[in-house]
Amino acid sequence: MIRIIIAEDQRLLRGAMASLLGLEDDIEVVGEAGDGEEALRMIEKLQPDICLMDIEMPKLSGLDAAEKLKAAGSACRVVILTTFARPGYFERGVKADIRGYLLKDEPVEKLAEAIRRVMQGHREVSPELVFGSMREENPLTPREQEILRLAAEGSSASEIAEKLHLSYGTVRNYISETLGKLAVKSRIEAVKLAEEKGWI
Amino acid sequence: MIRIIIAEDQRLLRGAMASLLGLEDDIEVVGEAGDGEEALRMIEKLQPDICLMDIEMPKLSGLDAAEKLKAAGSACRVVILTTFARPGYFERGVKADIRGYLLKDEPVEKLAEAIRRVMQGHREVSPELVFGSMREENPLTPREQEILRLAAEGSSASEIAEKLHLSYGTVRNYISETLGKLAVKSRIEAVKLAEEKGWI
DNA sequence: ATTTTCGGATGACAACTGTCACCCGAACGG
DNA sequence: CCGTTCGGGTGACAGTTGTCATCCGAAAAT
Repeated sequence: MIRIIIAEDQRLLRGAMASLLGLEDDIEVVGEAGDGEEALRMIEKLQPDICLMDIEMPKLSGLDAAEKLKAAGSACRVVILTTFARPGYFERGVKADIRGYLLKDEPVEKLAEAIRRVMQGHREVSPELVFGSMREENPLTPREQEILRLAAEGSSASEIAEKLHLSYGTVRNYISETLGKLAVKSRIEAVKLAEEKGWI
Repeated sequence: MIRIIIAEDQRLLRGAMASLLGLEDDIEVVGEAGDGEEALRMIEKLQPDICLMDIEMPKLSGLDAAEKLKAAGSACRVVILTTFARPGYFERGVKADIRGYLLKDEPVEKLAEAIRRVMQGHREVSPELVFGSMREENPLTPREQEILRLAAEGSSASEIAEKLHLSYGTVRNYISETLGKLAVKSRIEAVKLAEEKGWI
């Protein structure tokens, strides 16, 4: 019997998956979590074989949770299940030793199958990830990302400078660099693009 | 037997709902669509009693589809099923005569029940919509929305002016007005806020 | 028939943004 | 020890934003 936990904030999807997987006779859904923290608590208590984990969840993202599990040396295998095929996410997941990265665009039938294969020691990845935009690496340095992130929240150059203890001019240089790298003409476009690609 | 169609772009959720609803013995899932256009074609051909419709879908949004159905005088009852409790969406849905507006945050059990109640002539709305942010009306005029939408895509004032056949100065006046109404200090913040609230 | 209202336009000003060329010092690699 | 790279900083310039006061003409309202 494969014991799994489902961490997903959309109750509808979570419930639906739990019901369906529960119908499989080699799989048992032992717990459902609505956010990352709850998932961690549950994994520790119930020691499931696999945790099906969404990324964008309240309190603690699925990737954060996976990283904490790795750090704690948990035996629970994490399978990320998300809408977003963002290369940044995938890469981070790989570093956190996840065993699978599935997209919510996959047909349901594949889900149980993927879980079984992960139990056998395989790694499961949605094909879109393997080919696809995948190899679009993040061209931004950490600093540039940090600055663009603040700009995305609506901070002006001088506000960013203050928050980061940099000079006004330096911040503007970074933004200028960033615009060049992303080949766009304004912060707004840069923010859109970077958010879409998962670069910030 | 209640005949329904599910229009939802996330294959996983679509499949899961179809399987679960199919288990109910008074409900029959007669079709599944992955975008708005497909949903319309299917509804016309299969004449289902109810269409469970996501909003954000490729090609044609669920709201657009609902409006077209209303215009065509279709007998198919539309139930919106979405992540977003945006007042603007809800309002638009009501105008398109939808019979229900459910959030994906609802537990699965409610789904079949809501469908039955809609068949009996009731209207089903997630409680969050009734109270909640609901009463935050869109403070922006159509023109202001149009302009903010373009700004959101990264257009500069002069580009917007060109596209809308307005003068440069007028566009800036509109944006200034908008910033005032939304009580923010820059386009970026305005865009974030307006998108979040569903005002553009 | 005269106000209001409203969409649109101007012009001017201050502040902010984006670009560029160039400077500085610390940290390597040779 | 020297050169290069790299994070950070300056200053200057042109262009874009955001703000205001003000203006015009066409609908509505009274």
